[in-house]
Amino acid sequence: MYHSASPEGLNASPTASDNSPNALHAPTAPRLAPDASSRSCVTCRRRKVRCNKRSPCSNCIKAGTDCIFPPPGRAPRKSKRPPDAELLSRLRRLEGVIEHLSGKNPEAASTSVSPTQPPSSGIPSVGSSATAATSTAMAPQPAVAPADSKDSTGCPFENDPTKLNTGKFENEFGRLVIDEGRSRYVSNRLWASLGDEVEELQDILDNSESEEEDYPSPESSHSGSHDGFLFGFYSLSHSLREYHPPFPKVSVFWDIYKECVAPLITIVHKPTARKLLVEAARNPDSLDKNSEALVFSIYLSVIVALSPAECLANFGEDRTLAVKRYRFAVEQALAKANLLNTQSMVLLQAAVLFLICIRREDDSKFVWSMNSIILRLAQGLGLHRDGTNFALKPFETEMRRRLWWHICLMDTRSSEDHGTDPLIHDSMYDTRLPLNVNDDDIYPEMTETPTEREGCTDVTFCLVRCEITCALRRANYSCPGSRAFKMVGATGPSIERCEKMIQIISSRVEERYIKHCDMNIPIHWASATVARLILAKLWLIVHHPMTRKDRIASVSQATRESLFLTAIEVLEFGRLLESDPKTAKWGWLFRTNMQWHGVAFVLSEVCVRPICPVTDRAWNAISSLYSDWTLQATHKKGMLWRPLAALMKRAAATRSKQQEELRNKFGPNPTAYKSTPNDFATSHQHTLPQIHMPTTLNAEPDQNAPLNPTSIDLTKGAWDTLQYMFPDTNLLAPVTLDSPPVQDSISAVNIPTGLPLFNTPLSNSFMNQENIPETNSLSWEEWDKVMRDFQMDVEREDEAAPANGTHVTEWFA
DNA sequence: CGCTTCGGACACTCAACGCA
DNA sequence: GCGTTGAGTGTCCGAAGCGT
Repeated sequence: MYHSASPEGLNASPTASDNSPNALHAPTAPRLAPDASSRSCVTCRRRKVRCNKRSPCSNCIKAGTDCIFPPPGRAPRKSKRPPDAELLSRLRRLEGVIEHLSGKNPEAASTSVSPTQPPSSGIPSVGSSATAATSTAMAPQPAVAPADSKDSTGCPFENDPTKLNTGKFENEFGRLVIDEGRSRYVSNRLWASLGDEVEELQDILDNSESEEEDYPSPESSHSGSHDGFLFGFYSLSHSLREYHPPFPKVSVFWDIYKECVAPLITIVHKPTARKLLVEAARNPDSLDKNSEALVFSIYLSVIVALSPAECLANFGEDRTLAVKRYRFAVEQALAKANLLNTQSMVLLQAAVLFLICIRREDDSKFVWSMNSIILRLAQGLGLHRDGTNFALKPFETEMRRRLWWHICLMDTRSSEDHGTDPLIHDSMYDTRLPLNVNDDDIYPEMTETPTEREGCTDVTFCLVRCEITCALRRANYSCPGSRAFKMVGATGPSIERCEKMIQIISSRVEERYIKHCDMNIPIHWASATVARLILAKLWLIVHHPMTRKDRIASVSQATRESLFLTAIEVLEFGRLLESDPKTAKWGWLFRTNMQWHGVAFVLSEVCVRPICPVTDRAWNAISSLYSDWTLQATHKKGMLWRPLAALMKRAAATRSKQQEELRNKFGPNPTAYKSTPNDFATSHQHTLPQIHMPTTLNAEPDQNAPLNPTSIDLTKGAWDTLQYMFPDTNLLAPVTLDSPPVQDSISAVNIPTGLPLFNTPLSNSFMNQENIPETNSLSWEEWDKVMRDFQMDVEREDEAAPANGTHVTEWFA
């Protein structure tokens, strides 16, 4: 699976002069490939044809393909050593134990070695040799795992391996075996019940893995690394030394990482990452394979975070080429470290950081597919189980949480890109949210759980995303239109119920995070804005008339107006996050979060509303976003891109027609109508997007009654203009995509007096609602239970009802 | 007819082995 | 330590197949 992106110049030393952007782009005659004496290019080799070994070679020129030369040197030979007889005998013995325990073959069992018998070979078992913290915990149950399994079950295992294999717990608990940065989780009851033998098996696998790691044979039962298949068939064994940046540049990488990546992505503990980079700068050869992959991921994240000009200024290198080179290096490092079979958290950190970065740069389908592999690996490491269940050290517990939640975020994002349901759902994990602490508050040797800080910390941005994205997943699953509901044949919960859930989440986020944010501090403002944006998106998902066929006709005017304004602000603030000079350094991540819902809703409204200041504002927002997107090939690969492009075309045509009509009615320069200036960026730098929530928790406004002014945020001038332009027209009547507005058929509504935008903190609109529980003081466990109970109630309520929902991605069908 | 695929011959390389 | 050997790896010829 090559990615066609050619890491041009990779075959040469990165420091070689001909690796400069100019040299690479020079349209000169093909030059002899740097290692022409020995290697054919990758394409010629695959095709088994003669390669003239020029770069690019004649065959590649003719075929119009990228010409990539492999690094010099041959792949190491694979050993044909016979399988280890000792290993086979121990495996056979284990098979006997299994049969014995499953009661199928008592006879075989009688000849097998007792599970508790010490290993007879010289190979030490994990349990006996490692000082590892090995423990057990309750296996994931369909319902919520107890908040603290250790307490609720009386599990006494505090790093005491001698207690591991005793008592009734063996049939109830999964097992986590940890050793030197590696971990392996076994949830299957039979395997978990094998006690020491599990550890012995682990040991066997480890040993066999290490033996075959470098020399996999085709005849082997697990023939070593297949990562070459995943990342390209380069010489996996070849040293990546030459891809490390020169010594003085490493500190530049670190500075940029601290500034542009670490505030957003907290997978890696900063002090630990710093040590790693220092080591990489001093002696790249001293890094183990897992650390090397992580170091390259960090380098890649830095390059991805930079603009082309910044990349050139800091590293004297063309950004596109640098991304290709470091992507190549990361992929090779992941493959070398045997990602598909890894039990290393460091390697998984490297892989997740890599995918988060590459999601912006390349085909998101790659990330989407890789996400499932990452999830499997994470389950293998037991990341879906909270570390407290296994009495892990506080530091390790915390880092495992961070990694797991970043995987959750990535799952939600990439599944949204492709219109699929997320892989991860609530019943799969009991890993708690990371603690709200700074990186300096935690260190590997600590024995006491750190106290959570109030207010913003290094992980606040991440926490905000996790909290709401988790809710988004739950809402998307349980809200009207969810595919899940359609599949189980249910109608989904009522709008009221969804509203209530959103309000609970909103009030929690507002109280725990947003209210502590200082809007003059960029990362605080970004955290608060992102929080509101995701909440607004959640609100749109719940209320969007197109997510539910039966609501198209029933949505109230007030709701529709509020949704429209909310959607516009989602787009405006989304763009502001990317373009504001203070937050532009994080734009690399913000840009990956496409506001599909907002865009779809605004476009559909622009298609059916007449020209007015509000639609002008919407059009400004959408045009600005759209022009950015068309410049970024990445965005076009999302599944929703094509229908959105079609909708955009339709909206543009509608607007053009409306402008023509306007000119016919008022002349070429109508004084009565002026487009609102697009000064959004300068006027909203330190404000937050407001969600204009029409609530059905209270009485739904009567469609014929005057609109509640507080639910409509239009300036008085805008309404006056509207009224002037279309004196005998109701602009806000319900309309559908398939039925363009017929002005004569619409009855009049009262025009509310205007209110300034952004005048009310989000929380105010919730905190006065009845029946909203006070959630801010809840512990994570209590809060988690509230949310899970909510979803279970919803599912029970709607179990028998027929499906009539429509998934969000079916809007455009 | 042009292009791609792929079996297989051949050259090169190196780990394993025997020997002094 | 050195020479030999067998097998793994890389190159690419040429036949066969496919698409236009």
